Amino acid sequence: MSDKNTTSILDILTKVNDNTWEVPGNYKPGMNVPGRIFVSKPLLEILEPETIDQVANVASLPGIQKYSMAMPDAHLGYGFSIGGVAAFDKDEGVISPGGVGFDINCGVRLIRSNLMEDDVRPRLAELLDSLFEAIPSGVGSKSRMRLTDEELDDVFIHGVNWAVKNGYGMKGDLSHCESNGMMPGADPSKVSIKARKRGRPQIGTLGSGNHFLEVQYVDKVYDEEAAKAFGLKEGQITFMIHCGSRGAGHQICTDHLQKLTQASKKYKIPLPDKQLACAPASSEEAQDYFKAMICAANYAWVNRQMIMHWAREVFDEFFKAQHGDLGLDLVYDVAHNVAKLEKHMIDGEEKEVYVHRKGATRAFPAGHPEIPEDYKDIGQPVIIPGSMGTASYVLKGCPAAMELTFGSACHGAGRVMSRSSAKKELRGEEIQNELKSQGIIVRATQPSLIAEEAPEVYKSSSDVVDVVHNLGIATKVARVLPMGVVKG
DNA sequence: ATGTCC
Repeated sequence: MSDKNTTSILDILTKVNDNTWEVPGNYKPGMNVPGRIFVSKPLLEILEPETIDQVANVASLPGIQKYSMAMPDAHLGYGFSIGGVAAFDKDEGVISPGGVGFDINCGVRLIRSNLMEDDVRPRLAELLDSLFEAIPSGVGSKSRMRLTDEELDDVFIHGVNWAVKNGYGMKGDLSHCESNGMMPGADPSKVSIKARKRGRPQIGTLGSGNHFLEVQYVDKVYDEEAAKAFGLKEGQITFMIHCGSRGAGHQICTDHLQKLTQASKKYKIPLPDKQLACAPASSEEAQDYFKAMICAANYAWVNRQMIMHWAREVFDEFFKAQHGDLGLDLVYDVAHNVAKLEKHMIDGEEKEVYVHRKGATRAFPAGHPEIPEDYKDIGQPVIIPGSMGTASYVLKGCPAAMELTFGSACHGAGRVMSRSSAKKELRGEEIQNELKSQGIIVRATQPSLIAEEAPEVYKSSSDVVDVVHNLGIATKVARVLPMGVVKG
């Protein structure tokens, strides 16, 4: 069966190099540009043909620049594939919620420490219990804090600035977030009452699915200079937070999808797939979505900030008396699901484009003005979480990203088995015990969730990372291994 | 991903 799959995919795609395959511009009628899928041969063999169709569909949207792209972790998504990257001209192009996804600014942050593996291992189980208690998780989980309506507006507009101003973090946290944890241009009046109602009680909650808080140790350093700049060394304890904008972002996406479905008809945009609903970038409908999307993006950064704040408190409670200042600095926070107006060189000219990254990470190289001062000679940290129980990677953005992918890299391992089949075929308790035998502790609200997120339902994060590393889009800095995971 | 169907 896999032979047949490979044969049919190879009939469609043209090899550009070992890690780049092209979807010809005549593969489907209406394509404005060809597609580019960045995969190695082993990843190509497990690529779904439907993902290629999605790349081709996106190529037919107005004003798309250069290529409709898919990262090595690409798989089927709503309209656009997960792992999709597409840039649309600011004036001639479109904005599409499908190119961002339902979990607006789902993303990941990495926190370093002065602790070493041996300091934490003896108290790991207790530590995880405390983290599980301190950070609300699971579907519909409610926060430890209640935002007023005014505070919710502040979160939407000011992002992490709101959190730091109110004592939930340190000033240095700001510059170590993509966009300083605050995209400008938010307009809370474009967010429905329903989305506000869902968002108010959920700030600082982990959610469910593949979202997690993980205690890790640095197992390998590939790039000494970059690791030093990021404050990382072998044997050191780190922790990672992966979550998004919860019910608020989901509702904002749902609300505006409905409006943009109407707008697609109004502006007579031919859609090969209804899920690609969009509107001309400069139209009121597209801009309303964009202003609401920014509210959700800023909300997601605050969500991760609150979780980090409470996790820092737990670490301090456990280790400060013995170890003093734990140096729990934010290494960086990246968005995986967002659209941004950026300047890129296209055919020798600088152009403003709306870059849609859906399950893709920004990966700007050294010297880019959006990189914090202390990383400016290194490049932007690119944080790639592995699946539960497997390695995560820290990379640095490199110049090839600007040439090849509008400054983008992959975002994670990428699913190979659906949630429903995982639940049918695997048992959560068994996975939990298997991980325990490897020294990895898992705390989750439900065993079925552990089955849905089992290591074997994901591609290998190292295969995926090797593609962007070998292309020179983002190169490996360090690998971290899990010790304990808190899940929804 | 998601008050996993208002």
